[in-house]
Amino acid sequence: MAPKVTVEYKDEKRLAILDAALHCFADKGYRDTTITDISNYLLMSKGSIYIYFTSKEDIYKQLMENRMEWMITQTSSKFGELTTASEKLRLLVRMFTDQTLDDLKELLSFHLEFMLISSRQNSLKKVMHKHIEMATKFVQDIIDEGKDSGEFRSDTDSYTASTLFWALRDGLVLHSLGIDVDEEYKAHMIGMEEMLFRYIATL
Amino acid sequence: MAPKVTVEYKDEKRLAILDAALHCFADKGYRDTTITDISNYLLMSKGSIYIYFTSKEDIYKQLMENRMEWMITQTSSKFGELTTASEKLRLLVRMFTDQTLDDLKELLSFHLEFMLISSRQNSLKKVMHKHIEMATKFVQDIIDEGKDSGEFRSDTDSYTASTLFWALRDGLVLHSLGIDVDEEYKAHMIGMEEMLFRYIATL
Amino acid sequence: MAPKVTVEYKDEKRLAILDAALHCFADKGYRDTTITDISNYLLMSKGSIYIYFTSKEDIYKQLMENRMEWMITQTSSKFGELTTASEKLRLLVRMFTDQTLDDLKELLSFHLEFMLISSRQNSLKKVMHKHIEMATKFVQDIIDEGKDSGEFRSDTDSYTASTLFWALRDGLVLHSLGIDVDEEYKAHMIGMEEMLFRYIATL
Amino acid sequence: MAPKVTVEYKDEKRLAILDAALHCFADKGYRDTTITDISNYLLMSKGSIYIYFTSKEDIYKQLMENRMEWMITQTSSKFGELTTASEKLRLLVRMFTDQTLDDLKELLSFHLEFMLISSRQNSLKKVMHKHIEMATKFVQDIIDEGKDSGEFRSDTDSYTASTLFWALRDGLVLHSLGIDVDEEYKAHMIGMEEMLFRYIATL
DNA sequence: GATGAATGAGTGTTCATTCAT
DNA sequence: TATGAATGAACACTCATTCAT
Repeated sequence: MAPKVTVEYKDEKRLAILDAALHCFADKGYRDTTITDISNYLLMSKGSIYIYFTSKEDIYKQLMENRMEWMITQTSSKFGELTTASEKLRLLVRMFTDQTLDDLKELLSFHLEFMLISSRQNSLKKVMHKHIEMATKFVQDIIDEGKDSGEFRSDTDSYTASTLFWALRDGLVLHSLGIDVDEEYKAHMIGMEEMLFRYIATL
Repeated sequence: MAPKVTVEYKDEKRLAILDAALHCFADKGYRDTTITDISNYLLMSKGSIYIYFTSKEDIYKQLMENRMEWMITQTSSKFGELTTASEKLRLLVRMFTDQTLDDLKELLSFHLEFMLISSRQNSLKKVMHKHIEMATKFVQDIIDEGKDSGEFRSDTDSYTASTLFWALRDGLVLHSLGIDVDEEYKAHMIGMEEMLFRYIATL
Repeated sequence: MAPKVTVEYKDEKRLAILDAALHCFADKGYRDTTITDISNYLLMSKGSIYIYFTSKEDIYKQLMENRMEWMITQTSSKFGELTTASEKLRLLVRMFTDQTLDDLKELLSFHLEFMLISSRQNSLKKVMHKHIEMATKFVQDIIDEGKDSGEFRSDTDSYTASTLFWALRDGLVLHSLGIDVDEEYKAHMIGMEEMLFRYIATL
Repeated sequence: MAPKVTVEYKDEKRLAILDAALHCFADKGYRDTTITDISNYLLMSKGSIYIYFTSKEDIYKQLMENRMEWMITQTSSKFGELTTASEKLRLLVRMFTDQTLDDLKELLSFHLEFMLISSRQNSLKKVMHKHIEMATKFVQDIIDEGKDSGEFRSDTDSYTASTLFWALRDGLVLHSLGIDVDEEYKAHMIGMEEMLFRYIATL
């Protein structure tokens, strides 16, 4: 009696908006990107966006949730298989090292700003908290695995080490935001890898 | 005839505005603090602020420059004297560890946001760049000093190490923004110190 | 080929929409009820409503016309029979008195708002005018009947008296809108009846 | 050190906005008058209005409160003096009768709509309630005075009678909204006066 | 210098209506 | 006939900046 448009279609659209929003937020920041910016980027009307999201903040929040999901699928597919804890950790670092600085900036300037904003906006805190928890847990598990296998020092506090890992990554990206040279960023990431392993590796 | 208003008076006022602005920017973020917020905090009129600064962005920029000056006087007075490179570095880390989380948040959430915003706003890039350069140089000099004295590994790239130092500090604070427990933050800072020294210390 | 959808079906649907609209308009007012409100109440799509009505205003207008028809059938069936003019008039008052305040509010807050809005909107003026004319005529006829029978003063201007009747009823309901106590409203309606009869009854 | 603009100036402006708002609300209704309408009418910027009022609803509410004050000064100055209860009541009715229909419409279509809207909007209920209470009390006192002096029936319930008075006035105006002939409205008001006195006057 | 009223461009959001399916 | 995604013109409200006093 009525086609209504498939669920797939709607979901695709939702994702397209999220994608456009990520682009805009990364480019101009949350407060400075307008709904009009997003709709222009999509060649879509402003009103349409509100069919899929209830507010600008809703887009922001769902974007973060989306990124979380993405991270889960991404990592679980790559890490689930085999490898030692050391290899896993090295792979993780290299996932960041191997991206171009531009790609990374888009992704992470959104990420970093979300951390900042969510610390002031109660409605976003929970999402951020969950994200951090998840990420921390992920690295913590690898470290614990390495402690068990003897690759990593047994006196390592895996929770602290995991936090240091992500802090280092985020801090490095934050400092790279003002940098345009890929090489410099790469050098820093290699430094990070070295620093990390001197911290936790046995011997 | 002597000027009614002394230069000292004007400078005092300028600093008072800067101080209020820091408080507000830290509290609500750059975009969300209004000139009215700042003037209310100061019990001063909106118009007055525009006597001392040409725009909101001008306040923001001068605030960062101000913080830079402050850092120079602060550190040079404490580090100039004696001590080995290791001691200097440890002192530096502890300057952050010993502050309460609240004080740190006020100071550094401004700092972190400035990094983010300045990466997108050309007019702010230069001042950010200068700030980072200065901070990097400061730690780099200590590390080089330690390399000369044999405290630190001779194969250390002092520039990278210095960058890692600040990245770690900034990343850690960024991650602490969502945390309310002082103890957890302290534990991480101690972890950072350990990590740092395992990275650069000889033996 | 016979039409898939019978005329009855269409009319039923039209009435269902009108009914839902009455409910919504009474609840939230004309401007504040959205087409979506009406379609949600009906569990029907927004688009469907536009098959039966050309616009929101069209619904509003037809609703008033509908209420007029309803009033005609309602009253002619109850009053046509017998009774004296006094009895008729008393019955009419009691038809309002005997309803619960809630029922009355639903019906009459629509009615009152329509009077207000139609006075400003030319396209609605005619239907309102017709409605008032009809209602006035109805009471006027009863009063004239009473004048002839000697129940009512012969110096009564039946047109004015009829207008006063409806004005009193509407004013009383308007004042009751802010009231939640049934009893108070009832007391007022009894007062109205008394006032009316002292005005027109002989002796 | 700074003139700031006098309190009188600000109050004058506030009243000018209120006056313009009354005009617009009466003309197009609450929902259909935009802040732009009001600012255009005043040849003033939209933003300025928000210096004096926090929201459109705030204007609406203050307008009603303002009208209440106005009514108090108006009536107390005219009624305080002497006259019997009957004379007072007749004067009151004539205050409405003697206005041109156009003036009355402006004033009362605002008033009537406020009653309607406030019955659905909790934030406005209190103001409306106070207004009605005050108006009721005012007439009630006159009627009680008349009862004491023997002008009015001792079996009159002054509260009900007062409510009937205002209901009649409001209902009559509501019905007059669709009328353009002054004479007809006047005739109705004379009818109202007659009706009222036959209801409460002794003999 | 100090004030704060005034401005107006710009923000997120809503909603009656249309139309492809 | 029925659907609901799409549209875009409005809307209430905000805020950096200006300027008369």
